[in-house]
Amino acid sequence: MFKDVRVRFAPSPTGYLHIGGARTALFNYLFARRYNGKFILRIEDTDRGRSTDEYIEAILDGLRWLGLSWDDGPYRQTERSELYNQHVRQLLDAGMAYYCYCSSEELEEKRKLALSTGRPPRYDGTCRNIKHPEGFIKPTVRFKMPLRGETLVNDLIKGRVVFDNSTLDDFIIMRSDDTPTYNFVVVVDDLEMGITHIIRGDDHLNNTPKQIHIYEAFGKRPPLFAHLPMILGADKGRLSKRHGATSVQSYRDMGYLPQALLNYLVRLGWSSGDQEVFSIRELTEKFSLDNVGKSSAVFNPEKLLWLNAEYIKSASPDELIPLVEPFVSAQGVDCSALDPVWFSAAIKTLQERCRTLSELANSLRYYIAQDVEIDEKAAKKFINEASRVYLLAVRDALEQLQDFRAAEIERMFVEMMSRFEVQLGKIAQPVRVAITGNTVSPGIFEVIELVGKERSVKRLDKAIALIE
RNA sequence: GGUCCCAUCGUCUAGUGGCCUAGGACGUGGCCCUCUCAAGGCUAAAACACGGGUUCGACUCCCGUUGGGACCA
Repeated sequence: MFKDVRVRFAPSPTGYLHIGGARTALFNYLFARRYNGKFILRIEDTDRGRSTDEYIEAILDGLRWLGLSWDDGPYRQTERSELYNQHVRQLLDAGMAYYCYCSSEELEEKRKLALSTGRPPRYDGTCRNIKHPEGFIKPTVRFKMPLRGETLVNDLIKGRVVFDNSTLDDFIIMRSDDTPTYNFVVVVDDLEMGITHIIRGDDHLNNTPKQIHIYEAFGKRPPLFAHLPMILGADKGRLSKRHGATSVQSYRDMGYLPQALLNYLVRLGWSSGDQEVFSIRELTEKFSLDNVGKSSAVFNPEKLLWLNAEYIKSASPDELIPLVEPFVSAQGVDCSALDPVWFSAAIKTLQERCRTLSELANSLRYYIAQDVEIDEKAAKKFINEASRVYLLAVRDALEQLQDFRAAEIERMFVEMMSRFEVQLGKIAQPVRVAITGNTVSPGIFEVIELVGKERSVKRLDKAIALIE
């Protein structure tokens, strides 16, 4: 359908890679993969005041973590200023742009006047109409917009959007300090890089007619546009820190899997029937701009959490090992010496009980640590005179047990149930508290097997000692 | 203020004039399973913003209202 597709993601490094940016990058990435095109990364760092190298690194880092690999770049606008200057000169020479000597004070005055008389604050074209404008101040360069007519944006998502040219004014393309402005620079870059489809947030839709005229001024056909709906916070306002974590790295740090985050993000705006879970591979086959919705979406952390749990559940324990290790280490527990087969078995018991890697690491503690600290409330309820007899019996039975495996441990418990004539819960809960320190854990038989005879007996002893 | 965009359960969405008694998912409630907690299974409540048209027939097309959002300052 589309040939020689070239798309780009062009973040400005004035902050970390956030949720909205990541989704824009994802849609560009998927579009490129789907049509065998190229995905280009460009850093829009012309705002020197707010751009930092640290943020650039953070954005690259975020994209790498998500697996959104780019085919070309990263390009940096600050390294391309000569290119922009050339293009400004070209428009000046062709008479499609002009120097403007209006001072910012004059402009401000006019703006206020317009506002007070109820007219839109547009540049009035003073310098456009003067043959050889002069002034004592360093001029800006303005682009000559058509005075009448309409500009049509044929958006791949929004459809036909019409702008009346009389509402557009001669905007500045080069400031008096010789720095080019956003609407000009994007066009030069997109042109220069041969971008065929511009997929970006719909906060740029209003900039599009201006940009289209710049393309035309250069005698070029504009690329195709696709404006993605915004992602909003729970109060339908712009997604911000008030709504909780917004940066990609913070989700990484909370123990989310990149696949889960991507899967969540792609469903914000895009859908394919009733399907909810998609692998990246599947997405690169199914993704299409045709199924992208027009309306903005509210970011819902609950659903992301559910998806993450789905991914943890369906992962193989072995792939989870390297992912969870940093979270375990962060708790001050060394896991470098662990037997991988054992580790994998331990993870397997927890997969369906954890929604994030950090939860997983947390639950892993009673497996890995030498000792456990018994929760006070749990101890009060389950480690007492009433349960003492069971704890002692289980302790001795475990010590005697030759074949220390879950199936054997279970048999021992079943025997004990009939010996004491009680339900399993009566015995299992106190043992669970003694061994894991809490009332919640995977099946007690497998937990005991994984903790092992020595540590199990020791923990039971410690719990029994607590009763006195 | 001007311009532009948007409008289906609380949230993400399916739906492209009859398949809709509006489907799925998250979340919420109930039940089942059960050694705890999960997972799983079943189940319930929950939406077409409003008003006009067009049409034999509108969630679906058109217009307006309202509400939200974005951009320009």
